[in-house]
Amino acid sequence: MSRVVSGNTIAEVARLVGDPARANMLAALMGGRALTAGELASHAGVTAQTTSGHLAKLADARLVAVEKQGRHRYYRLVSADVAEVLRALMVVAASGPPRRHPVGPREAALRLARTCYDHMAGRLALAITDALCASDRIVLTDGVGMVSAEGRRFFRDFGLDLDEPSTTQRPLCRTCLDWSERRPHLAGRLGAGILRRVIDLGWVSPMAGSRALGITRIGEAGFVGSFGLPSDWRMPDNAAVRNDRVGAP
Amino acid sequence: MSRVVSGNTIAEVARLVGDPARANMLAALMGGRALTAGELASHAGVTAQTTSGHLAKLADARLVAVEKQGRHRYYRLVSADVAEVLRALMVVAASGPPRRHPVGPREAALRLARTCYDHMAGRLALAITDALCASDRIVLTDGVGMVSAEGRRFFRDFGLDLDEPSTTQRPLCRTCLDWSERRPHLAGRLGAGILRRVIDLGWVSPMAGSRALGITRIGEAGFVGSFGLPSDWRMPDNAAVRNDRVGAP
DNA sequence: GTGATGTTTCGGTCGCGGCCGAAGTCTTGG
DNA sequence: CCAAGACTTCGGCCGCGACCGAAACATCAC
Repeated sequence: MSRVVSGNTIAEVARLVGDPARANMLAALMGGRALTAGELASHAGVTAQTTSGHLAKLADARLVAVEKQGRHRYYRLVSADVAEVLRALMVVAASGPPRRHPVGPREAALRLARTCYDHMAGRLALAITDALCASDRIVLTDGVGMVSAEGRRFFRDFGLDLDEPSTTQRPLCRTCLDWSERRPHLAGRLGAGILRRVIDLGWVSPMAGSRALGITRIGEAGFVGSFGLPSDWRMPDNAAVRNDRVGAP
Repeated sequence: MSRVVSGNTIAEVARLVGDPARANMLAALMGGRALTAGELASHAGVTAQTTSGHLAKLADARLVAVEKQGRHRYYRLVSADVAEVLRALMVVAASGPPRRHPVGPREAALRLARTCYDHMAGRLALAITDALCASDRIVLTDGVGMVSAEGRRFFRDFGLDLDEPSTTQRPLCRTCLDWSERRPHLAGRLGAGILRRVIDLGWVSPMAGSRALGITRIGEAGFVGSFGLPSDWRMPDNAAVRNDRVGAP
């Protein structure tokens, strides 16, 4: 309840993320949707009282924002900057020695296509990313990316105008590490726009109670035809093996 | 001393950064140079024993790497990914309500030109970044960037071959928030290369015991002539005012 | 109104971990 | 070979904060 009158230090911010319960809540909020305190409590595995305390701290530090709606309180990440911190932490956390059984979504549906924050992840997202790169519609170098002029035309035809002034500071085109496939997929405003568009088009539909996406339009009149996906895009990508990380230095 | 056998969780990583002493050490290592345990102790303001414990934890979690050299032990950040976490945390930490007196380097020399990690910061760095953008040698959109073909020619003439295969995964061209001016300046491999080159050329010289850079070659045969800086590049940039952050949501 | 549900506040317990003093290991310099 | 310096290990103190039970508060359904 006490107001933070001046900015935080990086230690204060990190300390807040450093508690497992709070980290779980924040990770749950990376899904992009606002969640109620109760939902976050079950994600974190602690009681409602404890959750309430945690959320108050996070709100005090302006990591999450809260919106009252009836007897529910909906919490969401306050900005893309906060999501960026979590994403960077995930990269470092994932960069340790590989676990024996690759951690990540267990269900096949999740591995195939799911949402990640506000964009797509899973094999479909990787196939789209690869196809956009192969056709020079986007250029990814070292994890950052840009959209070519041809790409802008392509996306405009697809129903996304990338030239309209952005209302947010958020990067247009960047990559995000895919949990199940261990390779980067497309994120940023472009990644978010693509997800929004394919939902509007009815090519995918979010499954209730899960981040999985049901794919309803695959062939020539859908993903394969529009993006030029290869026929074997459903296969688990062995590039992940090539990109394997080395162990100890 | 206990070995971490599998990767960390994001909470574990954040928890390590969440201690003020460790955060100070890591922030000090953001300067890019490897520092001894003793130096880190003074940065953190704790005793050598305490520092030793902290560094052991950080090394265990593979956030820092250590190199023995005689009776000194030099510690450095283990990867650009770790630096990215710290940078993202700084952005969030800075995004609170603005402090009454803008936090940032107090000394005029630091505001004018200094090192930041391994590249340049301060008004000079911003002027260079702006000039490179104005001449289409680099293109920055939403915080990520790329070098144009003309830019590659320019940098080759300048003494930087950007086409040589990169030995690291590090992005070639990205931006980094400037603490004193509150605007992004050029970072990434390109930013680091420029700093290295202008030091080699003798245009700037690091000041002992400080991150400040002394500027020794300004005019036509130096920064202004080579990069095409405007004559008023020393003026505090009012773009920072325009980029002001909004307060509460 | 009463009861049910979602959330917060209060009070108290308890364990983790940061901290330092003292002592030990390793390296260098004389 | 000994002393000084850099760093680590050990042991113990102590405080912060995560946690939960109980109760209060808020909102909705009836």
